[in-house]
Amino acid sequence: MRRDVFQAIADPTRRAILTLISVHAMTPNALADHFDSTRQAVSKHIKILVECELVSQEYSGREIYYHLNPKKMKVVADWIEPFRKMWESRFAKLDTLLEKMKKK
Amino acid sequence: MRRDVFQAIADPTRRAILTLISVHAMTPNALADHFDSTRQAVSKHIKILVECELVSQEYSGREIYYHLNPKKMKVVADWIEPFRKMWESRFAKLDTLLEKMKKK
DNA sequence: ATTATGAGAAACCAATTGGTTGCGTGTATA
DNA sequence: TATACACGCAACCAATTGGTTTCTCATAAT
Repeated sequence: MRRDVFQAIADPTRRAILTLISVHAMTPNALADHFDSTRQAVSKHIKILVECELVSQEYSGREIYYHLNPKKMKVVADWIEPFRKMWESRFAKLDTLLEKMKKK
Repeated sequence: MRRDVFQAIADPTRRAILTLISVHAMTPNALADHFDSTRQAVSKHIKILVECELVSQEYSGREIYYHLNPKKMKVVADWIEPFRKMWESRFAKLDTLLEKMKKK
């Protein structure tokens, strides 16, 4: 069972779930309305998101509201950070080059 | 064939490949030395990375050097951005709360 | 010219994934 | 109290994944 954040956000349905609950917490049934698949399929996705702590649950009677834990996304952001520095420095280099060309 | 960047970086071996070639371009054989699996397995990972444009190839005789295209990682960075705003604003709220507590 | 080497392609395999249906349980509602 | 509903869980299934071995084709070295 590889339940890390990278694997969790690899699936487009799970990314859509995260976006939906980022607006406000939702129940599995409410979420399932937004997809073509069954509630059970959606619940399986939610389970993965909960296991890697991208999502937390709040019980309310027989309903369960799933909340987003945006902080957990930092794991991905931190991994990307060095690469961001690369693409930004390459842009800076291009910028310097263009500057030099102007002067000539 | 779902070859998007999210799916590409979901695999730990592929993430390691990206980190390795971020230092300098490498051939499949050189890359395979860093893993327990065969060159063919590594080549399959590279293929996926090339298909989603995270990696580009440079031919040199019978060798192929694989280069990182860090810019492509922006797709992920852009998707995370709204979530970053959320976790940062939550931190700001906590900060305000702590400030209020101090004053009392 | 012959041999060795680097690499992609194909065939194959076990494990994982994303989906389904059916079931049990706890909580509302009539 | 009886019925309806919201869920999670388990069993099952087809497709995909990550890996292997074998083969072929270029390019380099002898």
